[in-house]
Amino acid sequence: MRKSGRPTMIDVAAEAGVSLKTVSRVVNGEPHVDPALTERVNAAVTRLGYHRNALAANLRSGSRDTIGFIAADLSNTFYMAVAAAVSSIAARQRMHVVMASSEEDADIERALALDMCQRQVGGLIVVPTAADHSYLAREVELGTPVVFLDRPGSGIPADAILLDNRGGARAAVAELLAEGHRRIAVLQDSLGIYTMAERWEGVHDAFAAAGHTPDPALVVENLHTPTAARDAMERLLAADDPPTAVFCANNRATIGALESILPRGADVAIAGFDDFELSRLLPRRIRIVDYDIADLGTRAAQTLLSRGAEPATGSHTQLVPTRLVDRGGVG
Amino acid sequence: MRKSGRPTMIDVAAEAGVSLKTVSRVVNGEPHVDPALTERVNAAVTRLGYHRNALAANLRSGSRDTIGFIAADLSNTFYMAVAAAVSSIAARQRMHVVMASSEEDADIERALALDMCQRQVGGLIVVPTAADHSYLAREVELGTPVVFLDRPGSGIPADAILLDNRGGARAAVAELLAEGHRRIAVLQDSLGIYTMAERWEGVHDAFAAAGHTPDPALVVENLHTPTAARDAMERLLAADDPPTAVFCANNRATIGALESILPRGADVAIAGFDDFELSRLLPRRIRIVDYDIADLGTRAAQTLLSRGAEPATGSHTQLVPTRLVDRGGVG
DNA sequence: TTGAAAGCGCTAACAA
DNA sequence: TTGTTAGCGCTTTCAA
Repeated sequence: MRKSGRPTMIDVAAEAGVSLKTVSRVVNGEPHVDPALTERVNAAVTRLGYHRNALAANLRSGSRDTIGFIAADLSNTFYMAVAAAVSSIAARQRMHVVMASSEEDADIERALALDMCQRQVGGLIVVPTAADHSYLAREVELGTPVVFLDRPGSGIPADAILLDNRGGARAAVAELLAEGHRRIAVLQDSLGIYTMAERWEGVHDAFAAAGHTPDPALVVENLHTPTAARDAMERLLAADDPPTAVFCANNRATIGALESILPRGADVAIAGFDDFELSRLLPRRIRIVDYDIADLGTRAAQTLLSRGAEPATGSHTQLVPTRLVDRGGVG
Repeated sequence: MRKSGRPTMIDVAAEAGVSLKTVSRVVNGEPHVDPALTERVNAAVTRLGYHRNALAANLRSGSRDTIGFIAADLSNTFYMAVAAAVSSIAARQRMHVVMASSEEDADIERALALDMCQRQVGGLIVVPTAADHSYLAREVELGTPVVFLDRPGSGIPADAILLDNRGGARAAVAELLAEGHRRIAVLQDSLGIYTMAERWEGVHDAFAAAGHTPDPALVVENLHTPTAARDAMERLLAADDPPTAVFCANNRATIGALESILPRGADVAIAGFDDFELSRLLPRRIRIVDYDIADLGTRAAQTLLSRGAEPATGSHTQLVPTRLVDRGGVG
C-alpha cells in the first residue's frame, strides 16, 4: 500500500494478486468473474479498508450523480421542505443533492449555479432570483438540464414548476366577497416578486368578477416581515373606516396580521396565502390557500431526472394546484 | 474543440496558442503570467464557453470541498434548519453541502455515510441513528472528520454538538413545581431516543430537588405523533383525578396536548420542550424550553472545518444551552 | 515566465 | 474470463 493515504485499486490488486481491472470488476459487481478471484479481491478490500473513489470513477465514465438545488432563501421553511422532497426523490435513484442558498441575490445565484456546473452536477433545480439566466445557456446546451421552481426563469429553455398563485388568491378573495365583504385589505410583499404579482392579479380577478375593484387605501405593499405586516394592520385597524376583511398574500403577512388582530379581538375576516404550522390551533377561523409543498419538490426532481434520461423536447411549465381550506376556530 | 461535449483546458490551450499549463495558471489565478497571455487565454475561455472541471481538479490535488450532512429525518423542520445553518457556514468557505436523510434507519445511515466518503467529502455531520459507528473508523483514521449532531455517536473519535436536554427539562418542570403543581403529566416519545432519555432524567432531577417523584399514572411514553399525544392528553383529562399541569418532551407532544387542551378550555398549565412556529400567537400562556437551532448547525460546521485544518486532538462535546421562555397568552 | 511530462484513481476499449 | 493499454481533465513536478 502507498506510504500514507487511502488504498487504491492498485493496492487491492497487488494485495489480491490480480489485475487492476479485475478489482474494478469485482468492486462494481460486474458479471463473469471467477468466484475464487472475487473472493480474493473482497478479502483484500476488507483487509485494506478500501473504498472506491467515486470522483475518479465519475471523471472517467462521465457520469453525473448529483443534483444541485439552489434555493432563494434556505432559512425559509418553504424552501427547506422543497429541498427535503428533492432529496427524497434523488435518494431513490442513488443520486445526491447539493444545496445552497442564493439569499435572494442574483449574483450569488449565478456564482452558485456556475460553481455547481463546474462540479459536474447532473442537473440544477433553481428558485430564480436573477432576472436573466442566459448565463446558463451554455450548460443547458451542453446537456445539463435546469428546472425552475416556484418562479419562472428566462433566457434558457428549462422546465418550470409553479404554484397556481393567481387562482389561489382569486378563490380566497372571491370567498370574502361572496360573504359580503367589500372593504377588503390586502397585505403583500413587493410586487417585483413574481408570486406577489401573480397573487395580486388573482385579487383583481376576484374583484372584477364581482364587479368591484380593490380600495387602494386598503392595500399595503413591500411588507417583508411579519412585524411590518403587523404594523400595517395596526394602522388599517386604527383608521376611521377600518377594513372588514383582510387578504394576506403570504404567510409572513398572515402571521403579522394575526399579531395585530388577535390581541385586539378585532372583527376582521382573515384569508391568507400559504399554510403555516399550527394554523389549526388558532383561536379563530381563518381561510388559507393551501397546497402541497413536497409536491413542488417531487415534481421538480422527477422532471429533472426524466430530462436527464431524455433531453430537451420543448420546455414545459407545471402548475401545482391550490385549495382553499378553513383553519383555526379552536377554543 | 473535441467533437462533442464540453471544452477542456486542452481545447482552450489550442485556441489561445499556449500550453495547457498556462491555461491552468490563468484559470486558477496564479501569479507570474504575462498579461498578454492572460488576455489571450481569457478570450479563448469566453469564446469556447469553457468551465473548469472541479472533479478533475480535486482528483489530482486531493482537495475536498464538500461537507456531507446526514439528518435523521429531513421532513423534520428542526433538521432542515440545522442543514440551512450548515450550508451557510460552508458557503463562506466556498464549500458545498450534500445532504441526505437516514429516515431514522441505521442501515440507511451507514450506506449514506460510506457513499459520501466514496465521494470524497471533506467531513461528515451526522445525526446518528445507528448504535455503533465503528464502520466509520477507517475513514476517520484516514482523515475524514466526523461531527455528531443532536445525539452522541459511538465507536469512533468524533466531536459532538448536543443540546442541554437534561437541564432544559429540569428547568421547565422545576418551574411548574415552584408554582405548586404536583400532579404534573409528562408526554414523551420513546425513551430509547437519546434526547427523550435525557429530558426524562431532567424531569426526575426537578422532582428530586423538590422532594417529590413523578406519578407514573400521569406519564405517557412512545408518543410519536401529535395525534397520539392529543389522544393521551384526552385520556388524562377525562380521568377522575386529572393533572393540573403537563410537561411535553418535544414539540409534537406539545402540539398534540394543545389540540386537546385548547378546545376543552381545560385548566392545565403547559410547559414544553422545543419552540414552534406561532407559539407566540397561542391564546394561552405556555412555557417553552427554547434554544437556537441554527447555533447547533453553525457549531457543527465550524467544528468540522476546524478539524479539517488541524486533525484530532481528542474529541469534544459541546452543549448548546437552553432557556425557559414564556409564549402565548394572546387574545 | 513558460512548457513538457507524469500521474491523481478510476473505467473503457481492446487484446489475450 | 482476465489483463493490458489508454486516457478522463486536471495539477504537480521539474526543466527550459
